[in-house]
Amino acid sequence: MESENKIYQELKKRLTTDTYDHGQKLRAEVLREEFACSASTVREILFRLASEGLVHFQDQRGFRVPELSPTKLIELTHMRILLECEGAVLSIRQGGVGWEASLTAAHHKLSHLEKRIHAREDPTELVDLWFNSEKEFHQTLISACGSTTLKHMHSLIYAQFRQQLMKADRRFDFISNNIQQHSDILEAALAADEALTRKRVHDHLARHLTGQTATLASESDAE
Amino acid sequence: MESENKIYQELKKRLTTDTYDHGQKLRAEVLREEFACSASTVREILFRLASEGLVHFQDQRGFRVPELSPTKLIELTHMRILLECEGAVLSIRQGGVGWEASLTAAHHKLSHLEKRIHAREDPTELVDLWFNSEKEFHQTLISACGSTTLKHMHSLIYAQFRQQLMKADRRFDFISNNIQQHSDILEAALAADEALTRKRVHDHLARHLTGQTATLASESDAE
DNA sequence: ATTTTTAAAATTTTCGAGATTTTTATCTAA
DNA sequence: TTAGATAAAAATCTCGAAAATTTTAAAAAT
Repeated sequence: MESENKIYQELKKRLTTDTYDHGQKLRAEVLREEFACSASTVREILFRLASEGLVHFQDQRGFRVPELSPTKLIELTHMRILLECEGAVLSIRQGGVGWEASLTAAHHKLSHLEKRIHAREDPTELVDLWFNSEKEFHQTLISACGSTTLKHMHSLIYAQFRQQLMKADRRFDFISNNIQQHSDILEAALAADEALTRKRVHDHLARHLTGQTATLASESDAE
Repeated sequence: MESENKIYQELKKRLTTDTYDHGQKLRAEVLREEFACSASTVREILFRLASEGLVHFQDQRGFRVPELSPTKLIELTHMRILLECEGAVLSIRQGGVGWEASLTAAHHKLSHLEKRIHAREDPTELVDLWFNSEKEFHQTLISACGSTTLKHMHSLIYAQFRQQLMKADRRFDFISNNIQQHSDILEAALAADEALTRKRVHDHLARHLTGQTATLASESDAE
């Protein structure tokens, strides 16, 4: 089971880092051989990933990497906005100095990385690091919300979001213009301005909502 | 796999209907015998239920029915409020006549059942029916939100919520005073009053938030 | 040439037994 | 009596092979 967890982590990483093509078949036999374990073990792990939405399962037809879906990406963005606004506001209320410190720290790391990326011609090597830092920043933002359930839901959504995004935009255009936005979120959060934090988290994520008429219900309320 | 799905449904039903005690061990061998299948099949199903939060898994120590947790129930209630308010408002905007009709229908069924329950001394027999109707009403409320992801998240949360509630309150006190609340939600939704719908959905679910100081972030905004 | 049937190959799913680990029961020492 | 060690029992986990299903390829019929 220790190794099973390792395999799970490795597969999850691959599925959220564009290692496989979308729609690609995940043949149990191939994975079994690669990870040197039994077919049932692979099956278990794939089922687990399937119920997290990172793998598509069809009865008698095995497992596949989910198809690219602009609609899905927009839905996931909506959910992120909903969960992160809620989580951030709760964290502002309950977080205290400890939370402020860790948010500042997470932002500092992210900011440092973003500057390095901006200075480069080809940021490919740093993309992986950036993703982890950006994830950490957003997770820290909601970390003091006091709800394990909310954080768990967010991590499910985030993984799917990342899976979709990695395939949708291989040129990583979404990384640009983030330095200011992340700073703005940090500023509003440290100022304990709930409405402003909501707005900035929303605006930050809304860049993934392009090309769709549907709006988030809470969006128009905020304006 | 057809049978596997049946076993999954049956187990899920049991786990959300107080068939088992909380903390009770779910021995693979026993289930294997009862459902006349192999150990691995049971294992697969239990893993699936575990990643949905309806079963607790521990490495090398098998599967258990989750413990009763007032905190968890409150967290789940928060998530329900968040998701249902959002889903309801989006449905109001995008639902149209078809949605209004099905919501009215769902409310009618629920209302009829609630009146029957109120007239009885011992409502035990009707509790199961009530739960299904109440679930249908709340699912219909968000059904036109346009987001498969939101609906899926909600169904995960709802199942866990129900599992906790069934164990927390075996006398079903929460059923009382619901006739008016459900009608109020229907009224506000049909009137397309977004703010009022939010408030009424919140107030309706907030009865499960007792005994905790933590409030939902969106709560104070609404007042 | 296109469709339908048939057969072969490949893949998925189920299964039960052996290996590993945890739990329970018993015995020994302080 | 309590605490710790040892052994027996019971449970979980891993595995590879058999059974069932789908996919691919070839042959036959329209």
